Amino acid sequence: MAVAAGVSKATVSRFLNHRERLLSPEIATRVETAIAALGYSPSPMAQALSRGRSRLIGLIVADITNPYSVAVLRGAEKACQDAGYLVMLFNLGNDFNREREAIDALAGYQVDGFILNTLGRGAGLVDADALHGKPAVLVDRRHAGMHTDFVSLDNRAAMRTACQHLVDGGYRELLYVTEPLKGVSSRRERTTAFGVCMTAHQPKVAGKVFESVVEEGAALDDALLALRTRAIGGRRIADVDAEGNGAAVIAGNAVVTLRVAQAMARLDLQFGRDIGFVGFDDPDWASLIGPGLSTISQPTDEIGRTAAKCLIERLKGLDVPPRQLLLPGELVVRGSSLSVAG
Amino acid sequence: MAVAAGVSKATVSRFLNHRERLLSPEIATRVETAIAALGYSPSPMAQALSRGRSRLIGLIVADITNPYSVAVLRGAEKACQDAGYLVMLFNLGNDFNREREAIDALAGYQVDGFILNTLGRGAGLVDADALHGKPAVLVDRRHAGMHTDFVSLDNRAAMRTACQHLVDGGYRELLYVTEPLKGVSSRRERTTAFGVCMTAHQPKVAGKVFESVVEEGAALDDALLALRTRAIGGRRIADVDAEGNGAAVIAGNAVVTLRVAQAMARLDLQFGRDIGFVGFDDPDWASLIGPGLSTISQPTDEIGRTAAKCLIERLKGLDVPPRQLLLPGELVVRGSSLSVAG
DNA sequence: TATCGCTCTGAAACCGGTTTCATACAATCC
DNA sequence: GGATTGTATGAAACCGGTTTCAGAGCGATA
Repeated sequence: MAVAAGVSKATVSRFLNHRERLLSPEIATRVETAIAALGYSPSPMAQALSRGRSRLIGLIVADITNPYSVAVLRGAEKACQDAGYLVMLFNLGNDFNREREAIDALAGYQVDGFILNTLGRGAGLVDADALHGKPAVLVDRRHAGMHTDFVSLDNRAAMRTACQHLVDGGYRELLYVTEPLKGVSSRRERTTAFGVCMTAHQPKVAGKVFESVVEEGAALDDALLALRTRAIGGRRIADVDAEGNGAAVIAGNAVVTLRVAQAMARLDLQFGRDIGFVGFDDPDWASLIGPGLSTISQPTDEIGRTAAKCLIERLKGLDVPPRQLLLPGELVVRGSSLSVAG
Repeated sequence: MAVAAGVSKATVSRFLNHRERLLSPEIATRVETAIAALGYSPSPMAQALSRGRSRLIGLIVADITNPYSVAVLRGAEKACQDAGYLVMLFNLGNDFNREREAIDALAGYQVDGFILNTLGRGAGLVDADALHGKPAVLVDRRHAGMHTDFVSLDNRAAMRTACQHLVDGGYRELLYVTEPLKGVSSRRERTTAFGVCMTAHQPKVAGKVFESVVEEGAALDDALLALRTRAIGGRRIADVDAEGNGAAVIAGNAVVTLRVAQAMARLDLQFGRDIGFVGFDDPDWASLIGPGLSTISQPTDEIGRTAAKCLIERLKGLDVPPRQLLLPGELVVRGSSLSVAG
């Protein structure tokens, strides 16, 4: 390249980076035409090597099977691309022990920063200095003792909205179904928030929490039946409904929603009619199950975009204390949470 | 690093690459302990620069919103990681014009090869030499005039299975609903295969094709109503059922399945009872819609793994003519396609 | 006219490795 | 015992850039 323009490679580099500010017009045009003629573009690898920066962002997700992760990933990837960054993806496949490995691998490629949607626990623990001094932003899941920006749904407010909606609808026996907490901060926060809401509504409303494991569908079935029994006791449904004493489930995320829906089908129960329902996450099939499932829709795309934006600000030198960005969810009312009295 | 062990960096490099074959035991251990002490690991960037190979694989998807792409991505990513490769992801967001840009960007990072799930058409056309001489494997979508390995569902066989299943069940009026063909090879292939099947079953069975556009839900409603009218004419349903003259829809992918399900809900029609159904792709919510949706399940994970495997074989020097790997789908029978007569 | 200072450019060092080439030393051969 | 072969290692070139340093050319100043 340098040869083609009859200049030194330093000059080409100057042309690329400082534009014409340092170059005489004559040389600048010579380089410019040579670049155009050769269709030349500089090697990001070489640039990364010498600059120490790569315009690469490392994105680590706990489980790419999770639609939530994908939705966030999508928003983040778009924002990164818009800002001229490329995303390197590392999927943990729920193998927490590889978290450290993932970080190191990406750091090897000189990624400028990390977006993490991971557990932050276990053998692969990521502490601050594991990040090789690079900035990071956490999405959806906090890590204990890691002081970085954090972007997520406002879980407390969302849970409050869900509970209030169900209580307003006349539901008095609530069951919160979640995946096993396992130290995942978002699950913990939602569960805690559920407890707080239940306390606030005492004694009118009673709430229980059920941790659902994939393999044990029967346990979930039992939990739903028990819930229903608590609500209607031995009485006739019509009486109960008139009293406004319905049973309702809140699902902690789309995976749980799916499991609950499967259980309902097994038990031949119907959403809305037999058990009220609101679920976190708003998958596109929610409107098609039974009378339509009410949901708390997360602004996933915006969460991803915001995370990327935060990180890129840091990369540009922004130096402020770690920020917490809690984005509001939106209650989408469908048939599954119709008022009991109505 | 080299200094720490008191040797030249050439020696360190030899230790890393050729292990001890070239080194005296004494020096080898010296390097080894130094490496352990420093926690040293070589920079993949620098290696990529000098070797010309990066152990990076570029994965370009047309639309990461599509669950199919994600499922494939997941399989591919896993296989790559297992083989010691890292994946760089580029999402086109359905902006076909960026295809070329994506390739160039990834090539800049010296990716060793590409996995493409893209259109291969339009301004961003990717022809063979756009790949910078690197091997590629196409997934699900062929590109005209690109001679590379190709991995996908066996669309013809899958369509034959779907049609046969419906015909066996007594369905006589079939409607194939697909996204607009737009030159996407998999859509074209499925549509063609549908036509072939219909011809084979003539005159007993009649088939039509409907290209469904997102914005025009009403048109889909009309198509479904018309389908039903053709099947039962002016007669009573009981008579028709006895004749085994049902109407059925085949959906070209999960997105279409969703649209059809929404239309059915709007029209207050039920799968199975009013219109039979089989859909390509087997999303996890398929069993929850109405009586359960029958589907053709794609081995997405295996498709991804196979694609990665093909590519990595090429990277290892395998030199054979372009291969086509068509993987079989699996018919999952649920309530939506129960026999009309039964 | 000699000096200063400014602008522009090339040479060279560097990023962190790989690979070729050259050399030092030991072992083998006649 | 000197030539030959082989082995183990360092020096240096290279990958493709960035950045520092030094010098060339030129106008302004004294």
